Amino acid sequence: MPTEIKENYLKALFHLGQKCEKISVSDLGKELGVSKPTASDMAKKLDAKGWVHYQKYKPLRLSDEGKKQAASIIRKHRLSEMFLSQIMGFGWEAVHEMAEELEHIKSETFFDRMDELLGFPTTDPHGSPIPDKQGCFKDSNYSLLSATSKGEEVTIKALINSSSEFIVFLNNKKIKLGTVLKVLSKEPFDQSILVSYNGKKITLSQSVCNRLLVE
Amino acid sequence: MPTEIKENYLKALFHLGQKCEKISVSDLGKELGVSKPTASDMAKKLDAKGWVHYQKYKPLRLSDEGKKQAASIIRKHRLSEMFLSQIMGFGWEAVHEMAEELEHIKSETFFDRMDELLGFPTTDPHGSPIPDKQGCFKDSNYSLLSATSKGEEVTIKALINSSSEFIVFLNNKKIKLGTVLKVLSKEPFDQSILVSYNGKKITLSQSVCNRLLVE
DNA sequence: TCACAAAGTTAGACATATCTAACAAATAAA
DNA sequence: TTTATTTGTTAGATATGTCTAACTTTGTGA
Ligand SMILES: [Mn+2]
Ligand SMILES: [Mn+2]
Ligand SMILES: [Mn+2]
Ligand SMILES: [Mn+2]
Repeated sequence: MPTEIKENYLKALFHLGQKCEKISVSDLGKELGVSKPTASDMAKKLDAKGWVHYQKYKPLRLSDEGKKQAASIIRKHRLSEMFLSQIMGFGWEAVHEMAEELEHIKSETFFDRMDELLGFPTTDPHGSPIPDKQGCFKDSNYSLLSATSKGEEVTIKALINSSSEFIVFLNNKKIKLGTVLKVLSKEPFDQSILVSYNGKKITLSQSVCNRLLVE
Repeated sequence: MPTEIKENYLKALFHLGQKCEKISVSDLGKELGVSKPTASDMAKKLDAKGWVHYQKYKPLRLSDEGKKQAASIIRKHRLSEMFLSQIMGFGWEAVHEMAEELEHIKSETFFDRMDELLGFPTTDPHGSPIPDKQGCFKDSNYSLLSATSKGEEVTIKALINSSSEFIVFLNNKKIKLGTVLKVLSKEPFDQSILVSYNGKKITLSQSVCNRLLVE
């Protein structure tokens, strides 16, 4: 079983692997706020444990066992977020940080009970899928708001980034999962998008549109 | 803020200090399953942090700050136990082990919310008091079942030891907090006690009577 | 193709938490 | 009051996770 620190590395590797096929040591270091030698050393240790395929100067790759470990941690993370939100009444902007800690609890029954009390949810409060106990993700094919064209009407389904700063921004704009947006126009200069919803009409910057998944 | 490991030492020191005024390095080691040099070294480190008063060859003593830290961890532990039992539906024999992990969660709001959802409880599922946020324990003056005399009628108020093995024993005997026992007789040879409750009549060994607090 | 910047690795150090073996102090027994 | 036992400390080692400084590869741009 990985230590808490190794769990964070495995999770980071999994997330980086989603964004981009080739995971660099530098990116891993950046993601976790550690130096390159630290990330490199850890990659070797994870290889020794059989969770990573490490070769000098080559991109990092999670092994199948590593992916399973990562999925288990992500499952705990997302169940925790759902539990904090649905059972304990925390706002969706507050749950990620607490889940960063709860995901490391070893007790399996603790999370099994959460799952049960929540009625076996399939997504977390930010719309991300909760993998099953075997580590399988049911991948939804949502697209980025930034990839939609003028005239489309889309529903917000998930967030790419669950930082509380971003969610507080959405709260201020009264945007949540399920909000239906009409794309009125797209500014060619900075890729910002003018949308209407709930009778409001506002401009969303590219940085915002790149963080919203819609259908 | 103490590391998770130091938190366990502080909690152990607090508990040992309740049982007995003089805390020895050996007892600390035994409590945590570490060697004497390890316990001794850690005592020095805790002294350096201002949480313990350490003097060579003298009994260990928690400082006021150390007591406050310990109380905070015990508060988190007992709130967790109450939450696991009342909100998540776990049996009182299962909660201690999970609380050993949950007590190290840093987020204060997590525990504040537990407290609120539970209606600000004052005891945990084993009858032990939950200290307030200032670290004050409201000490109840219960006595050991082993200290009662023939003919007395007492109510079970708390357990000295919350190991799941002991609680499973109590479950099998249908003994819980609130159960009223009548002390029928005391065996002088082995200090076992014959009690009656709920129409049953059984003998409780000294080891059991030393673990039950009654009023 | 060669030079240079970016990315990655090695070397050496430090902090934390642990151990065993050996020694010293305190306490209990003779 | 010696001796013996228990208790506690030192010394030296190991494992984990981190750093900076220096060096080596890799890949790009001239
Ligand atoms: Mn999250
Ligand atoms: Mn984490
Ligand atoms: Mn407990
Ligand atoms: Mn603990």
